[in-house]
Amino acid sequence: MRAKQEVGTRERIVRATSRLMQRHGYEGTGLKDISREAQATLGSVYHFFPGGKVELAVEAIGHGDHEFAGLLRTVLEREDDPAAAMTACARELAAGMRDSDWMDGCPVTTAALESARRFPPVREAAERAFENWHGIVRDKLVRSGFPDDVAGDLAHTVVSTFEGAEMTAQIMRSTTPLDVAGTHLARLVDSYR
Amino acid sequence: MRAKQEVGTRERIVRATSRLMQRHGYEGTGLKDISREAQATLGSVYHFFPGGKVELAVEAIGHGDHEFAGLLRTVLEREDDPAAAMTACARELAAGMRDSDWMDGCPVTTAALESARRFPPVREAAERAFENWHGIVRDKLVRSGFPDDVAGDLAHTVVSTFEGAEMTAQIMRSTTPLDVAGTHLARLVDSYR
DNA sequence: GTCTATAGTTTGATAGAC
DNA sequence: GTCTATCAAACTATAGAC
Repeated sequence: MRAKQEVGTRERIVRATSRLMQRHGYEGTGLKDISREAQATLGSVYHFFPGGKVELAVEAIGHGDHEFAGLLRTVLEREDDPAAAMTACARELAAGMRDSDWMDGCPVTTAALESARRFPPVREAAERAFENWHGIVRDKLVRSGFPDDVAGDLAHTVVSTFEGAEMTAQIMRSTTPLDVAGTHLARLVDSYR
Repeated sequence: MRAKQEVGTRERIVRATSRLMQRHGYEGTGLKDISREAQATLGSVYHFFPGGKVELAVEAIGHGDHEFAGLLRTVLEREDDPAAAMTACARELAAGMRDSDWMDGCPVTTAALESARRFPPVREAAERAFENWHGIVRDKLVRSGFPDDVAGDLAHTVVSTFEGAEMTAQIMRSTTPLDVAGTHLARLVDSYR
């Protein structure tokens, strides 16, 4: 049985890229920073990612996508009531935000926003992430009995609002935007019952 | 009477910085890009902004703050009904987004997110912007008859949701997130009447 | 697969003539 | 106030030994 901490070089590089770009964005993250943080040499980085920084960013965004999707799924399935699930999600995001001392916001947007124009593959990776999260929320609402179109629209606003509230919380260094967003999303969902 | 297009060098530099950082972020915007876009020399840039890039970013975020606040105020005062004002805002943001071919999102967040940690003055400038926008929305709701605490909370979610929806729209290259957000915010506001 | 060395460019910032 | 020239450092990317 293998210790689960033991991860390969490639995986360490992806994780380091994801975390660094989450905090400093695409342009603010250097390949040397990545290789140092991942405890790998620059040669190894280019060995695994011959496409260079863009390829790395795409992979890192995919990693952030998966990470956030996991959190979303866990919390949504823990709460049976969809409105309660909204406040639970907000509470979870607020905790992560505060615990990292407002360092770790959305693992996708910080890097994606600034490079969406210049590097189309990066934007496309971010788009896949948003679609993934939207689908997870929509499915939860459909399983809770909402009609497909209502669930789809609500899921859009849920994702947008959590994204915006997390960003606002990060800038303001306060969980208030997330707390309030959770309450309001629960109320909005309830209003369609 | 002076032609209104005629702006001084300092103002041209601020505007160029704001636009470029809106699109490419803080690290993605070079001082040479700025001086070229502003049709000013590098010497002039440092003449007006001896504090260098950080001072420029703070000024540019203040400019974006003022710009977005103006749009917000205009649209909110045009619509008497607060719920209708929400959908009108969303429509306005969606139009700006589509017309720029998804280049120009929020003039503050793209630059602020990636540099909030490294350069505290940049984060503080972004915080002032968010507080300013929050106050504008809250005042509109208070004038519409909502109690102070309800209006304050709603204003938080309105700002968060518009921010998140604009970001999502930019990544997805679709106005749907903004359209849906407008509808839902109107419904949420109405639910407190 | 890992490592070092380095090429070639660009970056933020400064100096000093005009 | 404007301009050119330039510095030192950092960047992405590559080459080639092991």
